[in-house]
Amino acid sequence: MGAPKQKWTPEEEAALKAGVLKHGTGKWRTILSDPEFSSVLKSRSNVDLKDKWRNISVTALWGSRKKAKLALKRALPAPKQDDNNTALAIVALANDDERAKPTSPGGSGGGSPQTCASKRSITSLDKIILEAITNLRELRGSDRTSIFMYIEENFKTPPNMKRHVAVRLKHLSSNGTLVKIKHKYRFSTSYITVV
Amino acid sequence: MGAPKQKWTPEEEAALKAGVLKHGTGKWRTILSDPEFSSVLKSRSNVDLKDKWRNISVTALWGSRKKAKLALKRALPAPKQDDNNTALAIVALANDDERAKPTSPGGSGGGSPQTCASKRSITSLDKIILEAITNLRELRGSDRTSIFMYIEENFKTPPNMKRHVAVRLKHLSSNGTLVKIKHKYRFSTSYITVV
DNA sequence: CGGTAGGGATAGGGTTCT
DNA sequence: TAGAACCCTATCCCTACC
Repeated sequence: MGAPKQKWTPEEEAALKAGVLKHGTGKWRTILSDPEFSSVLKSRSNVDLKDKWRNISVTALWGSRKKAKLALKRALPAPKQDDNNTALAIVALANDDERAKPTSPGGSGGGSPQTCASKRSITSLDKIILEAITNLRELRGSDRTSIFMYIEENFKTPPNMKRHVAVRLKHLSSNGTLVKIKHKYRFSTSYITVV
Repeated sequence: MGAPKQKWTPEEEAALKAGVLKHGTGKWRTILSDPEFSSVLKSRSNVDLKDKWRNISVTALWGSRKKAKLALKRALPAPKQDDNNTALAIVALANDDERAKPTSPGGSGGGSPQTCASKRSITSLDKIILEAITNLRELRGSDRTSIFMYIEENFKTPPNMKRHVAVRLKHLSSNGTLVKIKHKYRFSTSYITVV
């Protein structure tokens, strides 16, 4: 029928949380009727609120572990080494690292030879940019706009983010972390990671 | 442990198609519970049914398009699967079953019932557009701008060429020669040729 | 009926295996 | 790289119970 699936926006989720704070759980119809939230939640039913709250609660319980697991899965051969000069405040929505996990049992494994004594400084924004390019998986590279759109959708972005991204892209391509590609029939330069 | 990937048998697939014919898409549990199919599908879950149906649909759409290009004839509208369109989708799938033999290619009489009434006119500009997309070799498709730049560089272009290209792109995608692709992190729609 | 809780089904995105 | 089978889980739906 109508909507294939109506995903909850951050605004809606925030309104729901505020509503529960104000009226308590189980007062779904009350929250919906509160003029403070009714505009944001106008396309939701009381049952929707109940379901979403249930989902949020579950996620809160088990969320962090699973996210750590996911992060491990797609761990890039990327520098684990942290730089100290992170001036930009990028707050990841999803990445709360808590690795209390020991190495998986039974694995021969051996030590992890993290040699990365890299001379190039990698800021946390740089890591996000690399993640964006990796996850976009564009074989001919991703341009600035795509990279920025990815970051904007997956992270909380402070003002001037676009410019910061541009600056870091320039830096990363000048030090060899990224390679700039100028396609003949594209206006915008694309970037690929160096493997 | 772990299931060794249980491949779908033709009997199971036939039961699934019959079940969708009888109960409609999205009624996976109902199909499973129907005594008419439950014996054949007893080792499948409702989620399995849903996944398999998705695979079948994708394959069918792709297949019919491929055929369309070869014969330069039929254009199948590729609808979203709603209850209204379900019957049509089923018919198409059923027809696909008939071709166990590769009917001799090149023969114009190509064997299946054609619903085509669409005049599939290919103008010379269309050919150029197809050439552009082919030669650009962008795996995720080429957008209007890239296509136009290619043409502009390789051909003598009269005024209004940009508009002509746009018009033909619309036409070619509506009749199934091209497929429009909207990437999540790209502003502009891309086009790919039907292989 | 109107509302909520809980169980369960579906849709879509991802992942794994080949 | 693609395709098929399978997994994960947010969202949606149904029913029992006030």
